[in-house]
Amino acid sequence: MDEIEVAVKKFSENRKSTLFDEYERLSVEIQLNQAMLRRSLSEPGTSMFRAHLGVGAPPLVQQPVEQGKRGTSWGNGLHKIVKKLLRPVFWKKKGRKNVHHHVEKEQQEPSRSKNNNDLKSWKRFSKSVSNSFRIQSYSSASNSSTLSLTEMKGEYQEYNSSKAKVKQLVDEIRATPPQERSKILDSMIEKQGESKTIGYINDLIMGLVMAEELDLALKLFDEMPLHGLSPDCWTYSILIRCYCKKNQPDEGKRVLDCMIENGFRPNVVTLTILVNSLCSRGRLQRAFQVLEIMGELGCNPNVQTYNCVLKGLCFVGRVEEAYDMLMGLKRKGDNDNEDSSSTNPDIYSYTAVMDGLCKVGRSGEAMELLEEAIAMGLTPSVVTYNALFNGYCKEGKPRKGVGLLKQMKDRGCVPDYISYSTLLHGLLKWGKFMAAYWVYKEMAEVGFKVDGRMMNTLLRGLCRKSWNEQELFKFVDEIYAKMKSWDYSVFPDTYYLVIQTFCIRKEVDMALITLKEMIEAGYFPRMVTINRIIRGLCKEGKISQALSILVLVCEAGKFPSKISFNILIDEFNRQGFVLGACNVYGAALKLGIIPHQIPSSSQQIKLP
DNA sequence: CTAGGGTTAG
Repeated sequence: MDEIEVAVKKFSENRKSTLFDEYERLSVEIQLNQAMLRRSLSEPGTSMFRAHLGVGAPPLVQQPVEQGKRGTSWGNGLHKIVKKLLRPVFWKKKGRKNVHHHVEKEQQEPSRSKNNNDLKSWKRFSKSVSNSFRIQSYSSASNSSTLSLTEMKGEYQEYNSSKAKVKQLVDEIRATPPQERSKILDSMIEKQGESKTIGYINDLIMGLVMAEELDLALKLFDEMPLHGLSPDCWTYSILIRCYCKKNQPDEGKRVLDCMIENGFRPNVVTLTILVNSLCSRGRLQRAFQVLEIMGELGCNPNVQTYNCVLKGLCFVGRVEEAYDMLMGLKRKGDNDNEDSSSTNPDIYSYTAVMDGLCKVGRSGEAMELLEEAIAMGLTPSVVTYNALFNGYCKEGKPRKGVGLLKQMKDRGCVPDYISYSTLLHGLLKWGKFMAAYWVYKEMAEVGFKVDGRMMNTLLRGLCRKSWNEQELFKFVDEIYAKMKSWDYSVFPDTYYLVIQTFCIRKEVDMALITLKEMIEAGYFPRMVTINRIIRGLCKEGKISQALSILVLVCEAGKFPSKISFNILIDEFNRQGFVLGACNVYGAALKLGIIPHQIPSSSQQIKLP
């Protein structure tokens, strides 16, 4: 009697507790249950479960996440298997298909993604850094040269002022809101009055192009006759650049024709911009036309031009031709050393072809090219290695990638974020979790943050692996702790595997803590997870805690599975608490579930 | 009288 009074008191004291004290409350409740169970042996007919299995219990979790969102577990599993089986075929097809896709409907291919913008702004930034460096080195070089002071000053100012003017214009344009830019522009031209020169307008158009105000730049060009100015060579060059930026290389080609008609001779640089724009959209035919024009003009393409073509050939899948072209360039360099120094293949050329080979699954040949480049005295860059990593990882040889990583470090090339994440992604994709762990480790040491999705995958992989190799438990703990400290979101199926791993390790307490964390994160565990924990608790004989989990499920408004009841009844039977087993059975029936397991008294009944 | 060009992952 005493016992029950104490338990009831504790129970009512804890009734109003908050969500996260639920466990404490439940355990008190269980104490009450046990007391009542003992009593019910002498007073038959007391149903101890009425209290919390009855109707009207408050939901435990405020807004449980719907579990069935991703379909049934069976459907999900099947989907995964099919996906896995198709994967090696899939990427190849996808790659090729894309290529043709680009060739045929090239008109509609706007900006790629937000990421691209980041890249662009980064490029802009790094370019401005290198430009300012160039100016610096220029001035210091002039200082030590034999130029007279006035000459030097003049040259320096001239060089600097044109650039600075354009840069200032760009800043000004950027500072004004987009709608007012047109007005500002008009007033700027107005202010110039009669003294406007072609140079000024050119700077203006250039500034607009650099500030991505391409339509305004075109408008200004159209208005040039109104100001009594006619375009010069530089104006046309900027215009071509503008159309290339607008992703309308065909228009650019038209400007080129017009330019030549008017007797202007474009530069290699301008032509290369055009070739690049054509190639990167897969318009190889046009690009070759431009090359022909270059030949006619006697304006020889240089490495940069050829590199653009190489890239273009690879892009549309004509890797073989790209390879031949590279070999041709190399041979040309070997034969006549006089005038070919500007067309000798450099590391960019090799990288372009290697990337092409890797994308069609010929990373072996790409590797040979790497050796060749090194033998030629070229220094492979990070990008070169990254292309190879990508190839290896797509072909399912991520281990070779690990070897390459070591090689590149030995050769003094520092891997960047892309190197590591490509490799890590590949290792995870092909199930090499230990290798992936070591790559992760290295990344963390260097100071790179691993993407949250990959961390989830890594953790899941390590969990599964640790079931057979217990020495991996510490890695699981490490990764899980890291994810929590980084505030990464742990996915529901990852939680499930961590919980299951704790159960297998016979650390049910940790499993319970993880379950609590999972609920706090806003996920309600699937029944499999629930059953896993109930089974784990039962194995340790902690049947009251196991019961509390079942209660938790009911109070959350979830429908417990038959298996949960089976496990509990089985355990009650095993411990000899037939009445407990009967009560659980009864509770199940009340919910409309008929457990497979039946209360049995095969063992001797324990009396308290 | 000069400006101005090229490479990488999911």
